[in-house]
Amino acid sequence: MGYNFNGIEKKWQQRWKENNTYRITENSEKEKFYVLNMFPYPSGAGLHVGHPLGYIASDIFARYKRLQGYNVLNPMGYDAYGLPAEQYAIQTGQHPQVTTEQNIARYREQLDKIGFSFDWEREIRTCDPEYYHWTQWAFIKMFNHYYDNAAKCCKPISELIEKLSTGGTASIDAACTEELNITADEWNAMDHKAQQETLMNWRIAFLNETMVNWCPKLGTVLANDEVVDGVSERGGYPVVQKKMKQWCLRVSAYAQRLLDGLDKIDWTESLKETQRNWIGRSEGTEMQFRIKDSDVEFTIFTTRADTIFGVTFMVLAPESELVAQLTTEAQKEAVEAYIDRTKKRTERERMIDRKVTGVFTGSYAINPITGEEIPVWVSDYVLSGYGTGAIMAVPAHDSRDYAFAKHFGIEIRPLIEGCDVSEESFDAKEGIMTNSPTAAFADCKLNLNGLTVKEAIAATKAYVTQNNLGRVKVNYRLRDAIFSRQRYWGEPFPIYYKNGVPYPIPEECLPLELPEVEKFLPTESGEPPLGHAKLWAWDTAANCVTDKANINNETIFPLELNTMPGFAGSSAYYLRYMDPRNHTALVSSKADKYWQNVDLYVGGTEHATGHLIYSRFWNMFLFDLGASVKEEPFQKLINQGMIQGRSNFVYRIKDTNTFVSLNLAKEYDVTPIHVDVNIVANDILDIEAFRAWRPEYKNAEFILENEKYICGWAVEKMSKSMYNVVNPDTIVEKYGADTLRLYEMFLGPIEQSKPWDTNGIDGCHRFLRKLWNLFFDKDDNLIVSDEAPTKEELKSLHKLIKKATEDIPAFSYNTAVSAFMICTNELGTLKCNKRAILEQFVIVLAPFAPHICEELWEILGHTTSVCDAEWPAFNADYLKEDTIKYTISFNGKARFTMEFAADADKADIEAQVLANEQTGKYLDGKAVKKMIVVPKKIVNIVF
RNA sequence: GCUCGAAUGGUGGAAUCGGUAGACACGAAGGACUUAAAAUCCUUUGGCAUUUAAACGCCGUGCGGGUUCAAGUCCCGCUUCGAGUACCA
Repeated sequence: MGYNFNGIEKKWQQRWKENNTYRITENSEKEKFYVLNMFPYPSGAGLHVGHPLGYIASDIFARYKRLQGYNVLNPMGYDAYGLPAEQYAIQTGQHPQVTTEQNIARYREQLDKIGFSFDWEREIRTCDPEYYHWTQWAFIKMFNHYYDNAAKCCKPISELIEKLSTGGTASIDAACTEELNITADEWNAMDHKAQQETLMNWRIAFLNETMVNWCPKLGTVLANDEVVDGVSERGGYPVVQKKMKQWCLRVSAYAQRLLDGLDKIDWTESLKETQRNWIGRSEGTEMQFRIKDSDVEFTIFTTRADTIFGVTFMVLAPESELVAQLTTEAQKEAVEAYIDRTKKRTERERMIDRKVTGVFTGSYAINPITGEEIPVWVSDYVLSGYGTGAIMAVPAHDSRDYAFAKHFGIEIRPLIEGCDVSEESFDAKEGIMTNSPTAAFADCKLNLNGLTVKEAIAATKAYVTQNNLGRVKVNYRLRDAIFSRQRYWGEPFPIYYKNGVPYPIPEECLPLELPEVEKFLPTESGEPPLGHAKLWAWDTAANCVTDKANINNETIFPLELNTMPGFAGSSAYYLRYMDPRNHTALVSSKADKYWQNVDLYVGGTEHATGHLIYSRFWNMFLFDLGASVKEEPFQKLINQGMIQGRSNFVYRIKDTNTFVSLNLAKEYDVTPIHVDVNIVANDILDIEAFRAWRPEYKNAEFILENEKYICGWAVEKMSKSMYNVVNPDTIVEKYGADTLRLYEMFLGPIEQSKPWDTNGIDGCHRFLRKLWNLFFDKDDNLIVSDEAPTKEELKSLHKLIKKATEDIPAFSYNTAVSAFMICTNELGTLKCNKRAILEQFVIVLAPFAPHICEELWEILGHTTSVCDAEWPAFNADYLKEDTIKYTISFNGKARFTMEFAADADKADIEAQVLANEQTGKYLDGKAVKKMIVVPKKIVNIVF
């Protein structure tokens, strides 16, 4: 009979469910530990073997921590709102709710077979009104707050209104869309609607007319991180720029805190670097330039204030409002033609085709320091969204300006000693400044000659500030998040519109449930799918949803038709797991205080600039509100690598139905054909299965090598079309969940991407069988004895305990699995069947292979779960040696070995080495210059 | 272009503070057991050369230098691959 994994795994999965083994409460004397996986989007394809990688890794850690005595929260849920379900609904008319629930059921079934220690009573789904209640709640809070720059936290909008009505904008220092200048009198003179519109300038959730990434094919806008290479991340459809009124979140207000927070968390350096680049802090100077013969002034941003004397032209972004103001009558036609042309180009076209283009506005700006007249141009290489949408161009020291100047024949004026700008610009921020004007601009008091670039930047900044020509400014690349999606399957905004002014519905009326619609497509008039909803108006008298037909009534108003994007629901879910059934708060302060934040977060790097930025922002906001006790949600982050597919090929001889084995294929003219990896084992094709796979292969002939058909292979993305998808269920059926768990960990370092390759799985399975055989003889008789273990057995066990105790916290799971194999082999050789040894072995292995360990634990006579056992303490005494073997080297080359007593001191060892006959032989009369005795068992003699 | 990261047998991968490579597993070859197969167990397995045999020897961690008694590991200069980002002024 032996190791019957199928029976064992079913039995224990059932038992865990019945006994609520993984149910966790916060009412514990124990110290907490919070483990979290990025929750999955339940797609229709189900799980493949790559998905559980991170779940297994975190499950091992959770179980390990539990054995160490911690109260471990290890929850799971579903990120259930999303585009694929909606696309599917459009095509088939099936309600996304229905397909999503089917997919979730399938996921759950698959997950259950792998033996995770999830507390399923805490399961959450983002599409559940109970859950999105709190997504909407947070949105209303963001609507009702602004960000106070001086206090570095958010404050209620009512405080801002108070300030505006008493001191105007002069009295506030707050994150805003644009700098406004309003006096208290002006503010107080505004009507209600105008005031509300003005407040959008500061709200953290605000409506704004912005250029957005519009994807016509998907019929929705996309956030910057959802656009890759100018096409949509999902589907790969073209994206164009379009101006639309959208809800936005003022993520940029938190840019500095998002940057600073990175120093306090334990993430990989590369991921932090990715976020730093995404936030893109740059310190520079803003300077005012006046237009010649005009009152118009405009501001530019530069990080190279030192190059002010090298400015030979200015450039405006085509979208800039200044363009119309500055274009002279003579240039009007040319400028308009140019702007028309750039508008038509998509983001993608702009990226592929980087020809230098531009047009002169006809106006001249005055250099504020030298008084020089500088032509102002328009070009699409300047972006409207960054800085001020206008630049001072210094062709000598900026490659883009250089290309522009060369193309249009504009002067290139070098400012750094010895730099050669005849072929390309000198962009480096190093060198000594020269060419500061002296005689030519008599008024100019600034002389940078002889300074380094760094000093020159500082000197210019100081000069500009002192003379009121501009100010020091920090810019961030990080943009505000566009928060509206023209979709059905997402969280509705808790917003209604009265006379065009948005108002949140009262918090006590949440959740505002997603209404039913007849069709999931946009309406004929181009409204989002919610435009189809009949019951989609807000009755402010009754505080409830009502029929749209009643809108003529004075108290009934239309509700927002957009829904929230995918990242809305995933931004604070970790808090909800702490207290998932709370009806009165996102999380009770008691639960929040107990669980604090996530100690270990496991997920893919692909979320570096999306989810991981948004959730940090969202959580910081909740922290400011006092709704979360920690500023950073995820203390430690591990990025599991992707598991790629390993495709197999057969080689068909052209125009025949004959297939030739890999190593003979080069002798023929062959076509490689993908073959289903599930009918290939160790690259050997199951010929009968192949003939049965497809009708056209029924009569296939084969040219074999060594009577086998060897398939070729390649690493590709795991996908249906490559026939390389491996299901965890298949593996579980064939080898068991414990083998799957061990093998996924054994494949390699957790953070590394690697192809799924079943070739090695037998080794892991064999290991479990060997372990089983330590307990039973051939006839299934239990052979465990109560004898005292020998010194050697204890040594083997404690080597394992030491390794596991070190490797698990370091996430070096692959070497930990090796250690189990080594120990099993050693115990097998020693024919060890001692209870004292096996019992501890089982505890240490339990995080990796929980089913077999529960079974063996029970066989050893325990009535409680192995989950509640105590992690064995490592005892170094067992590893102590009586003697230590040293390698004796001469000039670094190892020659022979010698044994010494473990407590021998350095002088002892030296004396004995010198006295040894072999030493004499190798020294051959030469004098010993130096002898190094390394505690790591090496003696090196230098002669 | 810029910023990170990586490169070790036939394969996946080990190697802590620099300590004398290749753990563990797969695959392969040979053997034991068996009527046979499966399963299990044992031996060999980086390369080269040598020997009756054993031991020993030489070369080996992408390439070229350097530091050190000692380098896969540290430093300098390259090559290749991967990831992120990109008119960010």
